[in-house]
Amino acid sequence: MIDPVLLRDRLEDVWARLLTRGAALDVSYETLVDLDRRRRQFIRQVEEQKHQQRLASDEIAALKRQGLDASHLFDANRGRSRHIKALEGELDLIEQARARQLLRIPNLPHASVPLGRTVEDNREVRRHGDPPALDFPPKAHWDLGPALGILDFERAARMSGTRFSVLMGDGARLERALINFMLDLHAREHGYTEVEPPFLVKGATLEGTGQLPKFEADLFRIADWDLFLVPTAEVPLTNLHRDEILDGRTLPLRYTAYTPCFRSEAGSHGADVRGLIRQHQFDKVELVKITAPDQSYDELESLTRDAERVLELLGLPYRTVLLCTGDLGFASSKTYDIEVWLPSQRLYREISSCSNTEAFQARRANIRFRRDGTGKAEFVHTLNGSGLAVGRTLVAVLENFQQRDGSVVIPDVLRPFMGGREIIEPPR
RNA sequence: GGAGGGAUGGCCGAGUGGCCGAUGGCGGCGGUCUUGAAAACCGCUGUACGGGGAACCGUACCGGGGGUUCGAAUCCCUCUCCCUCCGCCA
Repeated sequence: MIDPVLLRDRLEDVWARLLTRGAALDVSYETLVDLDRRRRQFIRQVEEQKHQQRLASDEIAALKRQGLDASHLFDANRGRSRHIKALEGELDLIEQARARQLLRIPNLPHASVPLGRTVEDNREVRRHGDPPALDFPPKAHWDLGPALGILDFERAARMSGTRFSVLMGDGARLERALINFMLDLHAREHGYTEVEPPFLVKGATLEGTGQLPKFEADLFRIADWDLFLVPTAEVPLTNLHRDEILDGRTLPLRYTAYTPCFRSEAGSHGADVRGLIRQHQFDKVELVKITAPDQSYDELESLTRDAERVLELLGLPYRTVLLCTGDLGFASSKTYDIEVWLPSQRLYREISSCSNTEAFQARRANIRFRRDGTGKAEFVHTLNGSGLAVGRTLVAVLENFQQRDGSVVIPDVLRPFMGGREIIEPPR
């Protein structure tokens, strides 16, 4: 949520910056101005009436203490109570409308974010590693995997429908190896605390990170419960400190977690229908940081580097892209996407998205801190990034390390997690 | 799923209808004393919203919501969470 005070005092500036995102805002400028005006008007009325009511009550109490009759004052105050109740009813409607609007306004892009409308306007900031020089036509993972007997889409579809998959044998083990490799790297070398959070969370939790109320259609909801399957570990990790006031001396907090992620992929019909790229369920290792405002952009750089390091150690070629205003996610002020090379598609494909949401999520989830443990409580900044999307990493490993005979060389750093194995070969 | 107990300020803990935003203690801040520190003593010590240039004033907040009442931390209903016991269960 954007700072409501900023929204009121500098609405024109804020609005102009929001429009650089390109997407149509489902909130109108005039409505916001009107709601704010009426809200203040009603607050003034209610408070004035309550003040009068309190004066009358004090008078009654004073008379009673003297043993005098005060019943002649009852009627006036009873009428006042009814009036207050009516005013409060109206004020409540206004407050609700205002809250609905505020929750649907996206975050403000940071000044360093390039202006633009589409992916074409994103800015490549670095590139690492060269695409492998294969002397044969590379196969797509959806051919490689099933041929190796480690990936099965047909059986998954029979059980669960489209956009699900089964990993078997070395495939399942490779997925687990990737998860353990990433978690160990971030927890032991990059200073993140490993967390295993709930995979189901309440609606209010998703509101804290910005998935609700606007993007309910992207989520899986548990029937008859106010519970949703997590679309990313960003949600439980960021909400870990919901409604807390943290000691500033403990910041930044760094968390990493492996979770399965569940997304309905509503509105993506026809996109990436084959393979592991876009599934209803996928594994991800997530990175989340909670920082003081003045350090959050430095922490975004290092978080992005932490995610890139996974690809470097695996030996996978990638590039890092700074998203333009038009490509920015709802909650983000600034985002780097990391894209891994996929030989079969001859292009770089998103494998991580690292964002600074500044105080946008902190305000929604009410996460604050006190500098030096004292003074006034301020909102923290929250950051998140994939470190990495495991399914897509598996795809990149299969495709980049495939050989002419359809076997796949296991990257060095994964071998300890694969019982020393060096290669995955097709069954004879 | 059933029965019972609980939720009060940064923390602990009083308060069962009216000078209660809430006694007291701890912690924190300032001061006296001291070469310095501790102890002791004194004072201060929440947040949000509204009004105002400001000093300041007002309103709300005792887990959430609703109700009773002229008036609710206090009475009633309801929800959430925590604890104890029973049942079930990996």
